[in-house]
Amino acid sequence: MPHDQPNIAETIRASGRRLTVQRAKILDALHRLPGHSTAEQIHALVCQDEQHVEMALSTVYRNLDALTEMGLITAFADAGGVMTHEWSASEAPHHHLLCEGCGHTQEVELKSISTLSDEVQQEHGFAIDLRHMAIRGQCADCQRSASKDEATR
Amino acid sequence: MPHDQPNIAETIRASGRRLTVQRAKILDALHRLPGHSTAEQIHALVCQDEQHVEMALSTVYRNLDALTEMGLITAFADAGGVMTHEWSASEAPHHHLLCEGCGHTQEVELKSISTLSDEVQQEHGFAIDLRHMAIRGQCADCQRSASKDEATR
DNA sequence: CAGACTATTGCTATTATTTGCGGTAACGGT
DNA sequence: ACCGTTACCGCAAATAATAGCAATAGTCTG
Repeated sequence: MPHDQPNIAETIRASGRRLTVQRAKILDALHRLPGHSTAEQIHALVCQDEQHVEMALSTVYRNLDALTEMGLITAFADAGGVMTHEWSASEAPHHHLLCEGCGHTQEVELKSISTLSDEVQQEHGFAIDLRHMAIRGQCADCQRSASKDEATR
Repeated sequence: MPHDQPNIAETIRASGRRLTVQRAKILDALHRLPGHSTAEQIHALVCQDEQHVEMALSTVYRNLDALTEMGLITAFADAGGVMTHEWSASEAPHHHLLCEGCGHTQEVELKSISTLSDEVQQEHGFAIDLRHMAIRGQCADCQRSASKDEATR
């Protein structure tokens, strides 16, 4: 059932942009794809669709940028540095913990982010973009194997 | 006066790596370049040096990776997404505020980072890599012009 | 100091993403 | 329904960064 939320179309138009066939297809793909997806994955899904619309990859990239700018979707680089995107209207605000050891991404809600955000705003007049906040480090498993490595050597 | 801290050479060797001519040149370049620099800038500086050593750009990238892994230098993506590097033994720990509006990078010290770090460690067993912590958002100026834009439209 | 072991280099090819450009088609007004 | 404006598209070329491979050169041992 191809039924569009009318508010999305309006949001797009309100920003002086146009709702093109390609943009709609990309939105639809993002809607259906679970979790984070790359430009390539979205492109693949759109192309192998029933009425395949044959779309340039650059169009996907440009649209992901535009949709991110509008705040409809969220983007961040995964542990390998590849950009991934997700539908942002989805439920609770969450942040991403990216393990640089194993590449795993974990979604969590962090209370102290707001403390940090307040400090940065008050001390430096800087507004953190909380939606795009990805935190890099080491997950529990990788911390263990890292310290074991050290001992072994 | 080309005099090397001996401890750096040892640090490199201790990690099972070798102190090659190229690596030394790159370290020297990082040493001399002020603030954050890109692989390209480092490469340029090394090449146009007196005794120019002609080095492949890929060598610079690989070495920056290696040095980062050893903790001798710090890497993060600037507002345009280009990786930049800086000598990390330099004084106080600091974090980076990247404005997505104007691209400006600001270095600050943040007290509440440790609160965040503790929460993440305790709740999720995840160790934040504080050295690589770059925070994206909007600087004071760009917040102002953003809200003005909205009003104008 | 010679010899072996292997990390590292330069080269080239590949991946991920961006950009410039001429043509196309949304959308708002008539 | 028709028109004009201009955002957007597809294509092809540019950029930033990574990976594979054979040749080279640090480093450690005897």
